[in-house]
Amino acid sequence: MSARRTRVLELAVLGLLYEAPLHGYELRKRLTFQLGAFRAFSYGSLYPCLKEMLRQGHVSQTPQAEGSARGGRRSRIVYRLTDTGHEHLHGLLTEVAPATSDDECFGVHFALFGHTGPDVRLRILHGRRDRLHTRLADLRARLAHAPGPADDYTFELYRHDAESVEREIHWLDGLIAREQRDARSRPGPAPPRPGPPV
Amino acid sequence: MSARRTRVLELAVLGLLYEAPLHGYELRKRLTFQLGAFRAFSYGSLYPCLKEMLRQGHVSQTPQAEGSARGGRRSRIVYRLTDTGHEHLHGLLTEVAPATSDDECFGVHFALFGHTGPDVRLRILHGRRDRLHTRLADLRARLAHAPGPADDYTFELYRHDAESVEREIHWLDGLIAREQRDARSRPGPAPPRPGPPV
DNA sequence: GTGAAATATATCGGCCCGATATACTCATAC
DNA sequence: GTATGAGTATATCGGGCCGATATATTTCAC
Repeated sequence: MSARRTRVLELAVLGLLYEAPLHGYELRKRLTFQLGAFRAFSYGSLYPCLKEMLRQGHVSQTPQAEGSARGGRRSRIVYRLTDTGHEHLHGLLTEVAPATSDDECFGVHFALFGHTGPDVRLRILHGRRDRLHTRLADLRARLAHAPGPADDYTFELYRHDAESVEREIHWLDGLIAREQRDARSRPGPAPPRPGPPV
Repeated sequence: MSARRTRVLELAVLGLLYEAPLHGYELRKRLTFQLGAFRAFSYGSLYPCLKEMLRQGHVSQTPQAEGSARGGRRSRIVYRLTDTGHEHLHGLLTEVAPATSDDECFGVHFALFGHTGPDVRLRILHGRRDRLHTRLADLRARLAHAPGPADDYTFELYRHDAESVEREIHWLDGLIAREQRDARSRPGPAPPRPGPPV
């Protein structure tokens, strides 16, 4: 109770560290590159998040002379996923699915689909599609009893927004169909593939 | 310096109060309805914002027995735009245009286009289009040297995202063309139209 | 060698959200 | 007649995440 709310960043960091141990700077780069597109995930969020995860024992840090093959570029604190962190990641990926309420949150979950089973993927995709349907209905209701024909900018915004939502729903439909097809051909969760340390 | 950063909510509230004096609850409803679509604009933001705007003298409150035509449903604090608030709104609408960096911010600015002149509208539309072009180039770069063909979810996310951005750019192109056409036929800022009090 | 740019960690102020508390009014059901 | 629930209305609290900023070091171009 009262515990942390959404914590997209936590999930994102756990997901990235699951693939390989990383230091903060590289973490931020991958955050921007792999999960970016929407949010920036600034250092102002990242370092406090890492600190908190250290406190909770989900990651461990190695402030070492390791890999000091000359130079070494300052100290370089490398963060590594612990066993509890791994469990926590698994929990977040499976349990938190229905809470995936906002746009950015979906993007991060989606980008981490490689780490999840088909059942979780389908649940998240369905959840997203349901939310978009709700929003589309809402937008259409507004468009229905909106005032002027074309000179109203709010109206125009809604029109474009509704089209975007329609398109994303269509996109999701395709993904869901593909996922269900794949699930029939090979059941069981996809094997995760942790990469080499960096 | 160090002053407040973006303050979309402030702009939104000023814009709504410009049309008519409102109380908090009604303000929130219009915020959700007219500028919603994306963000919720919860009370947790609204009331502190109103308090701050009171402190700065941009709005005045009338905690009255006014309109107590029986019942009256609790006290009802009606907020009204002051002269300084009106000036502030005008300043935000014109000066802040290039700082319109994020999605929600653009949405609010766009929804308030009825209160601005064609020059401001064009600047905001161009700014938005430029930012989307940057983002599109970024997405395409990622798509170019991305790994697998279709089994990569990140890749799929980028593909869909790039399409959405392309579509929005096209949408903006149309709006800009229309705006320029209109600007040629009737120059000068559009006359604002404050409505009756509520 | 000097300056720009990339690498790297860290903090601070602050916007805004979501949850929550409170209280009053009205309709409908029981 | 009274419980129940929904709508109206104001307000606070904790906290996630952002953007700006500070600070060092290294590397490369010129």
